[in-house]
Amino acid sequence: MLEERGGRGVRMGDIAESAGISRQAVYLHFPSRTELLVAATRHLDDVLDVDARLAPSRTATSGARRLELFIECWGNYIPDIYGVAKALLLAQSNDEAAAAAWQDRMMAMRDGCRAAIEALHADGTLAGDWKPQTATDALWTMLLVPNWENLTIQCGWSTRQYVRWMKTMAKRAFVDDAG
Amino acid sequence: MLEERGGRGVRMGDIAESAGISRQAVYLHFPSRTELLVAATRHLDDVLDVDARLAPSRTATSGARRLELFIECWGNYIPDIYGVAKALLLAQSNDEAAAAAWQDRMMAMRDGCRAAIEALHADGTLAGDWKPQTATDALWTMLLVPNWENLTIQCGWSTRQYVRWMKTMAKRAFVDDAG
DNA sequence: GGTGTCAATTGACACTGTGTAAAGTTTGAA
DNA sequence: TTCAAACTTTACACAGTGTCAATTGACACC
Repeated sequence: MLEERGGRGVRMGDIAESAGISRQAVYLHFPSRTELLVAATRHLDDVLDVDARLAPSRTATSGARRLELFIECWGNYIPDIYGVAKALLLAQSNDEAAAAAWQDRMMAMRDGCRAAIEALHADGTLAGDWKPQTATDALWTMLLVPNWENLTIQCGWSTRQYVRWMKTMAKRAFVDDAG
Repeated sequence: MLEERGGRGVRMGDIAESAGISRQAVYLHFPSRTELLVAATRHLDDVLDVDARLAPSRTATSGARRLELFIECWGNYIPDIYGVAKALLLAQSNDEAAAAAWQDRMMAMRDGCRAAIEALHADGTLAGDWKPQTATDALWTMLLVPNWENLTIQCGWSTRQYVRWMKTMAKRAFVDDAG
């Protein structure tokens, strides 16, 4: 439902109805809407097997390749989780816990960014005057969901276009030309 | 208030109280919370004199310079409007009209992006295989508020650092090296 | 067959925040 | 003196989340 409706306007009652149980019964399984959303993201991670998807990136031979593969993985992952992600993002306005949950999730993604940047750093191919931490900040920000949202949903780019652009930008920004 | 509290948790009652009138009286001036927020952004635009700020960019001699000046202007503008912008952004979850208002505002910003890209295009210095429209999409996305938010509020970058990075990235992405 | 337990149901209700409605008060100007 | 505008108070509708209590049906175990 979240996917269909872009994460908007899905109420506890709707979820209950679509599950064929009463609204109250949902609360027997999840203490709050936010917790339900968090559980949904965890479930999605499980079903989509994030770890397996990230494996190629982790085993890449060079930092540059690792960066590329990470972006590809993440870029193809966003469309699959967008509905739930957006719902969590929207819930932030009312619910402090939702903000924390989203924050948490984004920090996990940041770890992937840091790993890629560290790999470049280890190779000695981290461009220019970047410090690993600042570069991580920058890569992390580039890959944030709202950017994907704007390019695809708003501008009509395909995920393929999105991934290609992000790769190009990231290489130009972070990978030393000499490397 | 919006600025102080990062656009969060400012209710109609709070606004009324801080204005020294009753909550109902606020509705004598603004039909809805969203309209109030929109009016606030318009007022801010007025007070901050956006047009004057943008003048240097508009009169730039080269496309590259125009791009640079536009980014500088926008980058220094975001901190000033962040509170109201964030409030409008958060209101989107409940209110369709807020989403439209925000959309509207972002489209206006997009015009600035397009103008800068067109200037590059006219100079013949628009890099690589960019088409003006796609380049506009990309620049527009880079400059979106959530990116500023993440880099400054989340990562602790100064606005100066933000502007510097955005300029560098935009030049590398959009300006032909030969130019 | 009786007992306990578990999942779920129904119905009612509290709470928050927005927005509406109506009747009364203050203030200032013609 | 009268009128209108700005504002006040009080009350209420509405949506959506979350809580609570009493009840039902199914199943397992002895």
